[in-house]
Amino acid sequence: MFALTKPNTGTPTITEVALAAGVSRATVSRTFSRPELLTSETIERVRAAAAQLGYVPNPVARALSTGRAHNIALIVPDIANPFFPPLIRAAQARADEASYAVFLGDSDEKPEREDVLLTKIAAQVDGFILASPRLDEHRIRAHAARRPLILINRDLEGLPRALMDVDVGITQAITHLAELGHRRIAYVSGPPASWANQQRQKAAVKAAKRLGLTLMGIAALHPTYQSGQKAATKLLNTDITATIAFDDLVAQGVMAGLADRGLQIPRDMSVVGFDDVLAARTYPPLTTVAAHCAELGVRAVELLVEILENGRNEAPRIVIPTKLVVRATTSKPAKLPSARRKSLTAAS
Amino acid sequence: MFALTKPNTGTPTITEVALAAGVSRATVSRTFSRPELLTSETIERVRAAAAQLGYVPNPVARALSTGRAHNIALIVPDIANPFFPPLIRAAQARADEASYAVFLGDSDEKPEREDVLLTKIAAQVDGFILASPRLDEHRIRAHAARRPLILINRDLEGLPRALMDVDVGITQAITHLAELGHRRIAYVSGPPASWANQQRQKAAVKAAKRLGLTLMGIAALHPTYQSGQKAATKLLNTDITATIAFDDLVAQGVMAGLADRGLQIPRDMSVVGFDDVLAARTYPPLTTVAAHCAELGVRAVELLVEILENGRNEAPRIVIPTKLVVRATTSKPAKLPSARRKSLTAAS
DNA sequence: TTGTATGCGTTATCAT
DNA sequence: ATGATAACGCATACAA
Repeated sequence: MFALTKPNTGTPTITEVALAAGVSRATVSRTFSRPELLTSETIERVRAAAAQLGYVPNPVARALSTGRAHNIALIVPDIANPFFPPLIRAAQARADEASYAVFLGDSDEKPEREDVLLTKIAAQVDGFILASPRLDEHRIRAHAARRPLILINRDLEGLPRALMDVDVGITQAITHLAELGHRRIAYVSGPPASWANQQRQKAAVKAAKRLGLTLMGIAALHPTYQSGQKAATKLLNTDITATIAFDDLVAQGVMAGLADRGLQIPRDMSVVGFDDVLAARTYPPLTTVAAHCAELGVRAVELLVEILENGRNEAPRIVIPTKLVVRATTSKPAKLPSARRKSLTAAS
Repeated sequence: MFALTKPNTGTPTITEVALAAGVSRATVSRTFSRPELLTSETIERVRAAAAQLGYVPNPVARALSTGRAHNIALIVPDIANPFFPPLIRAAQARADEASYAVFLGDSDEKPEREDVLLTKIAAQVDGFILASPRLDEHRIRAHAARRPLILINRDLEGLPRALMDVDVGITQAITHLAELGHRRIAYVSGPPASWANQQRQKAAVKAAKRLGLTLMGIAALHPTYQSGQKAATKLLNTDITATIAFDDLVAQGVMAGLADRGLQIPRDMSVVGFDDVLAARTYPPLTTVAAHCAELGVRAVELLVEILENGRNEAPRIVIPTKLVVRATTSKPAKLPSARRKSLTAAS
């Protein structure tokens, strides 16, 4: 008996199955990759032997041989931002259905780290899904040149992408507010460099203009609860009666900031969020523009898989509509907003 | 000139670098894996050639050769449960520092899917981190027998694990309530089969007993907002004055359910959450037991990396203490809780 | 339909 | 300190 060159890890290989089934290694390989080339008889025999030994094709060896790892990478700026978990979850589930495992990368809102992550993971995946609001366009294109890459919420010509159609929802929201009688509205913005923010702001401006409303912009640099709280203070000494926030998180912060000053929502200020990721769980439940982020993730995966399996070479641009969901944070404006608010802030 | 057997993918390989640098492939390999064996001179020359060509060692080939993929898997029951995003985020960041890429698996709260995921990813990772409250113990052990596996919030003898020490925090919470004057408390439980829930319930019972308080159990089968809302109705016709919920999400649901019936928090009912994942963002801000879930993730990764790199063979049991964070949902109980509450529910 | 032989890109063993 | 060469486990072109 001769010593093995490398200590066997315990995982059975194709060779042992071949031996057990009395066929060649190629036949075992075909049983799992191209069974249509084989007799159902031999397939069965090999399958049996494999099951017996607990054999499973080694994806690493397979990847080296074929150049396809059957993995995909999903890169997001911040897992903890409530917008992403539903997206990640849905994307992961869809990838799983298509037999792809997913690498998760959190770029930590630092675009340069995305770069590192991407190149490091690149060799192990067949393609990327990138939700990066701010990474340099030419860097993205450089990555896309190496592997198929799907963009989420970023509209770069020539690259396949899944986008939210912000327009519909924002227009509905502003129309809703206008119908309630609001004339002066604030948009509490997110990160200025973010595509999503630009879209939302643009849509809000357009809709407000068309309806003859005044729209005031308030900056909340980071899309966080704290930013929303801070932004709330800027709303205080104005005659604004309704606020649209960059996202639900910011809206939640605005609500808290307002409540801290003794304002009641929606009596003293109507608030509209965006995304519908935590809107149903705020109190009062937040009126918001639903973004269907789960579907965004699913479609991105489908796009990628389609490209990988059928080698499509176009750059589809999938647009998923948004939709206003009216809950309990919007109502008619109070009669004398400015007077009331001044007394309140004086008291605080 | 001869045709290449396979169309070159464009990624330079070790051979081309060797050629360019005028050394053997082995030397190139050593430059990136064991540079201490080489002259700084040759290292430099190889590095230059590699940079020139844009060469990066192929992790797949490396994995096949060494049997180590430098990947880890992180399996959670539900990415969208707010407990996990901070944990995932922190774990990913820590793994990244140690040069490990992470596969993310969402078992969708269905233990049998965890199994599929695990075996499918197994060959591509050096180890697992498993946050699975309900997967069969012997299945877990079977997986652990193949690869290093770290458990999160699950206390299985002989396996390395990172746990929350629920006791401290729960005891603090109940003591806090007792000091405020509460005598009758409810524990709104999570999934009965979940280790975390069992720990929390047990700790609550123990602490209540010691302080001579009455503790009533109310079941919220799923750890969701909706379950909390439903559970709130069961609190209505009781003389309970304070509630501890399985987690923040359930607590948030309880708060909403109570508020819907016109109860004010904390005046009419004190509420305590668990995890501190969204407690700071509720309104009013939720008193909760902070679980430091980010640290849980970090420590799990460190445990795994330690085992992978230094081949430790023990099964450390890391315990991370919890701590009460008092915010605004707890106060002294009202004088006549039962009477007031009856009139309110009658009105609703 | 099945077997043989070779390559995928790297590391590891054994020389030199 | 460096080079030649055999694995690693699988897929595939070519033969039969």
